[in-house]
Amino acid sequence: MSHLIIPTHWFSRPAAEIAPELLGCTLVRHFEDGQRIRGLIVETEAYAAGDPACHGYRKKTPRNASMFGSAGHLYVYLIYGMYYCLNIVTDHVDVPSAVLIRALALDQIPDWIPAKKRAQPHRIASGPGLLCQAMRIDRSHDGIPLIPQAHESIWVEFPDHQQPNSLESVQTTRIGLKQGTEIPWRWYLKDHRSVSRW
DNA sequence: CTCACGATTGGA
DNA sequence: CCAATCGTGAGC
Repeated sequence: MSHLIIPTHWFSRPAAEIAPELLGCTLVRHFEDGQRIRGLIVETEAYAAGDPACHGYRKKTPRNASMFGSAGHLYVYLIYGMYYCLNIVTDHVDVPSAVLIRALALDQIPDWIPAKKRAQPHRIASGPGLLCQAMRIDRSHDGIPLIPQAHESIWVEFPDHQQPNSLESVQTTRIGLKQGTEIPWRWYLKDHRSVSRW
């Protein structure tokens, strides 16, 4: 077990540089009772300062404050009043920038996933809202650092065995936006079943 | 204080 | 195609 945990300072770079590098890495969710759910990151999107689609484009507010915080911390927000979206803050303090984690390929199906959804294992975390549901991530996790803790926590690990070219990725435009739709800051693993849309 | 809206999703 | 559902923030 030599899972290499990604240190928070690794995220102190532009989001558009980090987003593609996160493909193939593993997001780990650790619970209070010791249970762990792991998910391969298969789809990401970058948001940065000066980008009209970025939540921090206009100014810092209570909702997006963590986006202006330290790299390697989380920015979690509620969308459409019913789903949460998970972002990893990037770049430097006061520079609103983050990578939205859009889909994961889970290593196991959590107990709380309803029977109906178990029929499509690859779809359980294929979308930013579904991903947070599956990993039980909500606003209470906004602002926390990506660091293993004795109590509940979340972190990311590099791939175990780096096999060059084994993970072919695709770069395209982001989804569900009304502004910045032309910016090609979405990446996903080619042909992966858990990608939200292709 | 009011109100339109959203980096989504599931169902008609 | 459309409704669900509600915290947020802009505007009065």
